[in-house]
Amino acid sequence: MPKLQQVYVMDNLHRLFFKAFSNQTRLEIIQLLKKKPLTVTEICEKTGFEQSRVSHNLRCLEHCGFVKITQNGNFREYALDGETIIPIVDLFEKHIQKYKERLENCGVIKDD
Amino acid sequence: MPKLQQVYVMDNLHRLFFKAFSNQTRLEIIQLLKKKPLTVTEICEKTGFEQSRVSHNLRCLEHCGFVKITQNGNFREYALDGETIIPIVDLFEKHIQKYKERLENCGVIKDD
DNA sequence: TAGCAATATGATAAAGTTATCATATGCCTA
DNA sequence: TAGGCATATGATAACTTTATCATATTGCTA
Repeated sequence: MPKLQQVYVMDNLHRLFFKAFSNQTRLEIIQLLKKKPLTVTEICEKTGFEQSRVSHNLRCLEHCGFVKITQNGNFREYALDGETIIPIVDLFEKHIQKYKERLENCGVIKDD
Repeated sequence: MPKLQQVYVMDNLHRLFFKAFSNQTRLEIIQLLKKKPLTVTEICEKTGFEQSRVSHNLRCLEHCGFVKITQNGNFREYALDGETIIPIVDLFEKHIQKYKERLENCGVIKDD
């Protein structure tokens, strides 16, 4: 029995949205940008990540509407789109604090 | 320059938490359980997914604190832990509505 | 306008995740 | 307690995601 198209599309978008969050590189970038907007180079310095790694993942975050870019001469400043992202991240803290131990032993999702 | 352990652990837990959401099987299960608690068999029937696929993913959801189990004779009833999960899912709708098109063309995350 | 700094992009190997199949366990009821 | 239904678990092949390397592009500034 096929699902309604609308339902399927919504599920798929949810999934994409969460995937954007479910990677350490992107999460660290989000945490940094929560404090203030930064350029690619600044993000590289603060995280120690390779430049292309940062660029690739910023591109992903931009596609997903998580960050906005301001061109500033030779630099590009990336800022969090605070409207929904910050409230969401904050909501998690509560849950994560509560389920720390279990999350660390899921088995399906790898904890490295 | 090594990161503080505490910071790292938090990021990692965030990541695990979001991964739990970022899969279609689990999302469909969550959407179903949002309406009412169900047994494994009922979830299989409603989704058309294989039994072991459902079981594996329920196990993941339980580890992550998303669902609670009530043994009921031969059956096990799975219920959403509504305290944080439902508010989070609801928060997304807003963001997803706004960024539909972009999410569909991310490039880093695959849209299948 | 040449050269450099900042950022982006493409291809790919390695790592991680998923569904599936086969099988195991647990709990009823006859 | 035997048999069957409901659910769980383990191993694995197929698929997806990731970081990395090499290279391209863009915009300053001398």
